[in-house]
Amino acid sequence: MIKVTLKDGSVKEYEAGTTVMQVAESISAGLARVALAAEIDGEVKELSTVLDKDCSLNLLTFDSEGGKHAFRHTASHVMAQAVKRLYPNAKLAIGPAIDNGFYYDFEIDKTFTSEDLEKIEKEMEKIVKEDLPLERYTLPRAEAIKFMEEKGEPYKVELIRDLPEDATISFYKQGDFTDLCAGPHVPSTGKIKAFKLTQIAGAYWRGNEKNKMLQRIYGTAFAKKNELEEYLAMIEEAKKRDHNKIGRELDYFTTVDYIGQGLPILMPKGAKVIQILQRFVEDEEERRGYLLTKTPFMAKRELYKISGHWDHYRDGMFVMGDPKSFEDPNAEIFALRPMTCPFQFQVYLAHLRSYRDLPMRFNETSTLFRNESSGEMHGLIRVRQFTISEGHLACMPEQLEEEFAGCVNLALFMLKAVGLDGDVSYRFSKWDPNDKKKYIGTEEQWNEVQGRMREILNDLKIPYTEADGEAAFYGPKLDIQIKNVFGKEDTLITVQIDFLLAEKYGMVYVDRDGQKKYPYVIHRTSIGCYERTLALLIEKYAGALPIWLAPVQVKLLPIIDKQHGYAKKVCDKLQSYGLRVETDLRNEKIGYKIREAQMEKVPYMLVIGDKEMENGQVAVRSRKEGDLGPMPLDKFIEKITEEVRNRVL
RNA sequence: GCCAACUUGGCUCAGUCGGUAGAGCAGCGCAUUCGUAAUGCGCAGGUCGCCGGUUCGAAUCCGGCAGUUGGCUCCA
Repeated sequence: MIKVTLKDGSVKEYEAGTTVMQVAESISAGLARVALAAEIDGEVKELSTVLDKDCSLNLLTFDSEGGKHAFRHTASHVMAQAVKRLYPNAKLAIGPAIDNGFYYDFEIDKTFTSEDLEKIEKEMEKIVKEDLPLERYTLPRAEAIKFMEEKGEPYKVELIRDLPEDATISFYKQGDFTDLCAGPHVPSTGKIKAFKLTQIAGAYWRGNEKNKMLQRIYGTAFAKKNELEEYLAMIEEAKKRDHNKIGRELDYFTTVDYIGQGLPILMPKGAKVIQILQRFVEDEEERRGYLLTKTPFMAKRELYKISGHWDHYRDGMFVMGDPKSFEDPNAEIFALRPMTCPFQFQVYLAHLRSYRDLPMRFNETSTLFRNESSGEMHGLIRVRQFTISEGHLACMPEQLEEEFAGCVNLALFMLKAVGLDGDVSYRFSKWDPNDKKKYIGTEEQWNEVQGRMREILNDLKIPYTEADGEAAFYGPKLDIQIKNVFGKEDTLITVQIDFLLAEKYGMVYVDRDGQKKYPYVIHRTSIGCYERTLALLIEKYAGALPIWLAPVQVKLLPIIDKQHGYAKKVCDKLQSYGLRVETDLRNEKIGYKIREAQMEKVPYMLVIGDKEMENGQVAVRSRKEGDLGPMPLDKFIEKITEEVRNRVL
């Protein structure tokens, strides 16, 4: 007999050799029906797993991450089986479960179309109906390779060859289809009742652009039909908030073909929001001891050579002049700046610094130029010219923690002010010890500074995840990540510790002992790039920006032209309080004016008719709450200025 | 850069088998002076993204380029 400890802590005894499924059945038929996989001593396994020793057991349904994962992973096998039935010469690559679904990569000489997806879905439905059991078995390495060679699956052969010598090589068979796979899977294809293939995309084999591009089919799957429908509806809703669509509709920005890709035009409304944010950021930074700088937008290549940027990132820079002269060491070559660091370092270098000067904090509203590849541009999120709330701090080792914490706190303050604090995640971006060429500095240096950064992050109690290979070439980063409406993640804010560039640029301070020493440099942004931040704010609020950021805060709507004089007085008074006001003097009905103001997402509409004119009132309509009725103008001013002051979201 | 889809008046979109472009909204004019999400009538507006090819004839078919979108790769 073996002892099985269940999730609720209860311990049950079973014969050795009992399967997980039998345990589930012994608990309840209902549980056995919805169980998809099981966590055995912390490892996710399938329900057919035989229990032969004491263990802890947690049965997983679709509501758990492990359950979802097994379910969607099985859905990807069902899709691959359908593709193989319809297109036998398709070669299988990989097909994992991902965040909201699954994909499978194929090599095939035809191009998949949306009609093909429908056909594949139909075939998948058949496979689900056939309710094929998934059977796991293992093969020794040589046999596994032979098996996949005979099947004509070169990608699978490559995957097996790359497995460690002692790896267990497992296969899953469902009817006429067998795939190399570590599992786990749900018991049979009949479980996958609600699924949808969502898109076709190209993807490089093993994520390397030097490899062949395969065709990837994305899909999603749910335990219930209505959950799938809800999910698809949610995706559609999210797309309606796409900043690229409403940002243009609401006149925040536009693009012009002959200006070029990744070079958006900020319209008056977009420019206004960015101006408000910039002033807010610069004022707050000044309060926190930052010194504002303004440095040139371009420099001779020598400046970038010192840092290593010229060698690391020349392809991504806009270098001016004849490319043939770039290799001529005597030519004078200028390049637009892709980052601010070496420019702002010159401010530090202008004087010999003492330990008494440190920490020094420099900020700059800095416009940068990066020659992003053509496929990378996206609305305002990824562009070729952007303006970042940039800053660099120089400090002594014993000041590092406090200064880093200060930067993080400033970033969190900004996020809270714009209401994005609940939408971000934190990533501790480290170097890739297996790809040292990409970085400068030694392994010892990296280990030391990453160790310090981890301590600081832990002290700050930031819930971060760690990522190898995401560091800057000169140091580790805390990246504050955010997802756009398509679920794609981007870095909004970053705080980086740099222990290498000070030395390259000869930045020193004279310490108490009279010795010249290199300071730590923190590269940081407080609210990120204004264009990107604006984009995410538009998506977060579906265009209805918080009142303190709204480009137009109040719209005055006189009912007939008799009230235009009073409207002008109201407008002047509101503007004298620093409020952003527009007046709609057109000869249109009030319902029409309200509809337009509402669609423009103006926070407050003030309807002005005879009654208001006579009583010194305004009839207030909120974009959120609708008609609030008339109130004295002074009372409205009190209300709105307080909301602006408190940055009500 | 790679894979794919898309590009028709300011915007959203129609446009069958290739026969020479149509609607709604916006704009302009006139009438209407109106109380919380669209007043009526009229007018104007397009070498169908650009370049080339096939054809008697191209928005429609083919090729190239540009831009937009999703994905991959990249992101100092």
